[in-house]
Amino acid sequence: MLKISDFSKLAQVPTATLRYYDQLGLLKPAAVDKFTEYRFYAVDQLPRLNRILALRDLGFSLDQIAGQLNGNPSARELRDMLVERRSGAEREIAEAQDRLARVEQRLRFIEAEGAPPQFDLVVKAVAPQWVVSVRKVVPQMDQMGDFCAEMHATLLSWIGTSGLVRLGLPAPQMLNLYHNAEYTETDLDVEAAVMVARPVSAGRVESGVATGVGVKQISGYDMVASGIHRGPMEDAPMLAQALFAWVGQNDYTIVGPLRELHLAGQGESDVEPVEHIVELQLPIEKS
Amino acid sequence: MLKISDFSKLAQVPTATLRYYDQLGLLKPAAVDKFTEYRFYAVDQLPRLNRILALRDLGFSLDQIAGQLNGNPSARELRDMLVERRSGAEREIAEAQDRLARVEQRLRFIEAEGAPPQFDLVVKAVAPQWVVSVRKVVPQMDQMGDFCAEMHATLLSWIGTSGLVRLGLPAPQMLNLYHNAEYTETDLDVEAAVMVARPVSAGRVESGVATGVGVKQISGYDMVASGIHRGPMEDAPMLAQALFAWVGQNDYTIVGPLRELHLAGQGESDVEPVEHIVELQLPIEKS
DNA sequence: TTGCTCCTCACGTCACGTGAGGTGGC
DNA sequence: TTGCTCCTCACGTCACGTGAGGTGGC
Repeated sequence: MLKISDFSKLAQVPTATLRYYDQLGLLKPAAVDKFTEYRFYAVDQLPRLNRILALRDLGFSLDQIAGQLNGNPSARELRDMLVERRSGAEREIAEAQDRLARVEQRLRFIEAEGAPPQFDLVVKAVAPQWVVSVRKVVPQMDQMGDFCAEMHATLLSWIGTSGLVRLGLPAPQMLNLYHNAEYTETDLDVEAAVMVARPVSAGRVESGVATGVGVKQISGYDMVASGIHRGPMEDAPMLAQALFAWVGQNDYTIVGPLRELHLAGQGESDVEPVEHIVELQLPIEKS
Repeated sequence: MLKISDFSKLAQVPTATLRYYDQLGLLKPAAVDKFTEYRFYAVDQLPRLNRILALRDLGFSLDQIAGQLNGNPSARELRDMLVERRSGAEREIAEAQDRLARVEQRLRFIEAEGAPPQFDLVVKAVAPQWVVSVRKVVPQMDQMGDFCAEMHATLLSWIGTSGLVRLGLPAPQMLNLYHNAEYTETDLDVEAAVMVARPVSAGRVESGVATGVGVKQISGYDMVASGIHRGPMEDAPMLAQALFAWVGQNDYTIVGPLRELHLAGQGESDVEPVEHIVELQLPIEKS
């Protein structure tokens, strides 16, 4: 019979761990002194402890280990548990590798530019959304403001007569979709949209054929790369470029049009440089 | 100003997380109602939240993130933090890959044999140890018992006249070292040893030249692969084979002699099949 | 009045590590 | 008497998730 410290040294396991395993019922001491409550372990408890440690090193939880030790499962059940554990381990590796890739990319950025990236890009999901939209090709980037103002006015007047209900925050009221397959500064195929509640009866919705205005549902995505831009709209393309660069470097594939959500500051005063807050979202998938 | 649920939807972050970040001081709401204590967030808090999420996805702790947000560190400091984070991420990947390799090995074993491995092997460290030892070559495995008994008797009588102090448990009293480079069943180059306390004055220790007996310190190891065998000594070689197979399959290199520690049952009754408990340790290094 | 949303505790998670405060055996 | 080893709580870790119990605005 060994005192806890001796058993601890023999097995190279901290006494706190032995007490914890006792408490969980994973490994009860062979004997406990009635008066002092000292724990005493037998040498032949080492195999059980070793099994616990071996299973722990495979990544099983102590709960699962208790199940395996007490339930003595069949070879088939053991195999199934190991197969499941393998998927878990594979997922953990993939996650760790993704994290490392992001760290290395940020490191390369900071060593190349001497400063951290201006935009923090995150990945999230977006839900499908009903919109009223109109689509046009804008020849030059600097005409974007005028085109958007015009399309916006068209949409608002159309909605006014349609009986549709506009949405406010948290859903941003306006968004633009850029249908060009990649980043460009000419011939921008842009669809301006205003969010509306789902039409009560889909049959009653008619599209404004004359003006090209229509109501539709735009799709949701499991993953969009998202970034926030603050400042004048003229600087928003920098964020767009950052997004395209990021998805390229992180081995993603673009699976939908760039989405530009106006979160704040879309005033009509296009003379003074208003502080806009826009979110750009680029739908992606893992390559 | 957005209610917490709206801000939560906009950023795709649970309200519990927003409240937690408020509590930590990571992201305070732009305003808090004096009476109801409702939190209100501004759209322009999104960039800060995105930075928090981006750093979190790199694997930084919230503590470290708070430091980066409040201390606004230099590019050099950021680089250093990222370099450290990179080593951390690399270590996590290596650990996850090791775990996966162990799971896959156990899976292969169970699919080949139809049962889990008989021995649970663990990796631990062993400390250096003073011993009195004697070394002989045993021609055949089945002569091992006799040779060991003889060497053991030699050692005990030698110690009796030397004034050295034997150790008891938790350090096992007896151990054998097998100096053959790999597993074999003939010409076993075995060194039998009895553990003793460190000699008081090293100068006074003389070795028994006539019998080949000597006192020495055997080295410790950072890593030994260890397994426990219970039963008659004749079956111990099965564990030895399992150990050699295991270190081979796990890409380790053997860096010292196999050590056989007698933990219990080394009685003199070699007629009846006593239940022995022995630990075999194989010193290893990562290849 | 009824939902709905918000609030503040408080506890649980996982596998221990770390004292605090106390006791038994040499 | 002094160390040493053991004991039992109890709390901390990390980043939240999940009720419980209560309140304000429609």
